[in-house]
Amino acid sequence: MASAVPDRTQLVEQLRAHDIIPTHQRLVIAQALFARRQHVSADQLLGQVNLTHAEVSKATIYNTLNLFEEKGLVRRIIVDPERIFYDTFVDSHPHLFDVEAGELSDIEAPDLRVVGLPPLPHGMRQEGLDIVIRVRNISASV
Amino acid sequence: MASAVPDRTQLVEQLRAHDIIPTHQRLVIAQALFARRQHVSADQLLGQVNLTHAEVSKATIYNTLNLFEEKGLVRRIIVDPERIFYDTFVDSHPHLFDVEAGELSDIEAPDLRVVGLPPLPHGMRQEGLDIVIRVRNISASV
DNA sequence: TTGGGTGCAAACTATTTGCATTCGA
DNA sequence: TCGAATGCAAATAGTTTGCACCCAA
Repeated sequence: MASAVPDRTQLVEQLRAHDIIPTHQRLVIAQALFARRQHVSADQLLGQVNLTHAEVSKATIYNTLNLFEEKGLVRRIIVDPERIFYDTFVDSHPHLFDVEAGELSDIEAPDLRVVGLPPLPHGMRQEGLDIVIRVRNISASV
Repeated sequence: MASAVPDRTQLVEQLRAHDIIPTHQRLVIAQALFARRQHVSADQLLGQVNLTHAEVSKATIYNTLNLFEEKGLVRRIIVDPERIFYDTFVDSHPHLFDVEAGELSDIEAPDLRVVGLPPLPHGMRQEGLDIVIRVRNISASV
């Protein structure tokens, strides 16, 4: 069950399984993105991808993240007005957002339940349920 | 208990109570903002304020909303990557976000409870708990 | 050969900021 | 009078887009 870092072949399969043509750049991006379970912004991912030498342009990062999101490979998390985070774990789960550091992380809550939500208005389909705890370091400046 | 539209005198008091010097522009903004319980973006509010004739500049809208937020008069809601919403009702409560229309609204859920959240990491203070249901109109384009 | 994919730069949008002007106590 | 508030325009940052080029089927 330990999800090891996927190799190139697995990534190719994964992209194909989601109707995405596996190009070189997309594989490089996927490799950095799915190296571990993480929450990254486009800019952070760009840095990870081009760590050693520039291989992918900024526009392609954005295009690819949008494509991956559309195809269900990653999930957008909107918590910071300055940037969009992409979560490599797409199942719905609660998040912790450090407003000071601008860092997003998971909350381990296997037994989480939300009780008392009314039914959706007619004609509406639920796309997601976001639960975010905003925190601040106590020792941090006021 | 019915919260009527506050008049100018009440608004002056309210601003003063929050350590805000009541200037003309701030009162005009507060008047539009607190005319009803609502969720507005800076741009929408600018439109409401300057409905009849331009009285307040865009920069002042932003400055004032930031000030109001700092002083606890309104609450920022981050759900849309394109804009920040300001909620005139500052108590924590769940929201419904129509991703298609970009509209934010309240969810009536007086008995809402979230069960199973683990304790916060050490040194962290909770700033807020955001619960947002993202919905899409079924009849809307796929 | 040909339709995507990619890269670059320019465009765009929401928001912030610097600075000169004006207002209000 | 004097500090704070305002307005304008420029700056900023994240994201998107137009278009020429390139590659793989």
